[in-house]
Amino acid sequence: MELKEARDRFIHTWGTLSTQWGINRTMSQIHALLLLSDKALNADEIMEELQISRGNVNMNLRDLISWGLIFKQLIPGERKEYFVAEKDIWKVTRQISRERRRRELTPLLDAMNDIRNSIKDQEEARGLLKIVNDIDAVASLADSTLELISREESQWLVSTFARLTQKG
Amino acid sequence: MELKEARDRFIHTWGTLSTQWGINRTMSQIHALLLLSDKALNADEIMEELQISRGNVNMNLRDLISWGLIFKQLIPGERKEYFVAEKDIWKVTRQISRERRRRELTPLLDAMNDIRNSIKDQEEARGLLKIVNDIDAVASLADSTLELISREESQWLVSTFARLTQKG
DNA sequence: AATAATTTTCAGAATATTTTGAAAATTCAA
DNA sequence: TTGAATTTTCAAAATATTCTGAAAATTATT
Repeated sequence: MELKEARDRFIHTWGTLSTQWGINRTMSQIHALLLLSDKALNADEIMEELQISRGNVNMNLRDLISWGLIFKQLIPGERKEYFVAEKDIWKVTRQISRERRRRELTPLLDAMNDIRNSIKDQEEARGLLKIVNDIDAVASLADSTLELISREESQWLVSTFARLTQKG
Repeated sequence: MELKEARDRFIHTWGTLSTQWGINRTMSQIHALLLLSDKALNADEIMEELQISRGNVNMNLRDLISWGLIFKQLIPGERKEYFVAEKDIWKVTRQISRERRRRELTPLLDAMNDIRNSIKDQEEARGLLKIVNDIDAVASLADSTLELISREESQWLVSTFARLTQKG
């Protein structure tokens, strides 16, 4: 396979898989492109490479920045804004953990709490209360796990955990 | 809050949050409804409760079955098919882990492998190879973790892990 | 068999999401 | 300042996803 072809395949795969996780395809493709690029790219270069509009590029660059996955890089003498991706995949993983925790788990835990509070004294709400508590427990576990992953020093623990999973 | 109102809120919350994980809203709502119900429900009851069409109900019941989250229950003397959800949330979690692993991680790992094989001898593909390997490592870790969670005996280990995350 | 009940399918409708592209806003240089 | 370069915004278009509902298929009953 040609190098170019392999790069395109990588970008394409990344874009496709991401939609299953509820992440915008273009956002993932831009991310993949920047991950592969050893120099910073500007909006025009991204438009050209991925064949998408300026508005689309701009919007998704903003999103990627808000996820903490890419950064603006100002190049001396250049007027345009350039963007680079965080290349350390462990940092990327931690950052995604952090954001998904904040954006998804915290709201879920809050919602479960609200419901629990609203029914806690009602005898006839036993069934609902049990499910809410169970889901709260699983979500709390997921939350703790992501919190752990998102810590600076987590990598050794994560790999320890991984090793644990290899055997029985 | 009324019990009915709390139940509806639960169903609604579950439906909303699920879309962020790339899961169909209606599918999640049906799941939530069945989680809350202590008796098996048939298609008409689900249509009525969630105010959705027969086709929609049918399709999403199939999907939930394919995810292993609900089961058909035949009631003696009844012509209609009834459905019950697996109520043990740990089992549910394990089942979801199993399926996401199969549907999402395995394809990603395969794709990374294909790309790696296609470029492994090319000196000029160093950068791409590094990213592919890094992503493969993270995906493998996620894969192992889900594999662990999906095991029958995993619960104690999962809680141990959770406890680890509480402290430093 | 014929009929009635139930489930499944799937084309078209409805809805939601993403993308475009051009106008508006902003930023920088002269 | 003015104006050119660049970025941002956002209404409308394009696309993707979900949902409906009625017809077709299947299953059970008489």
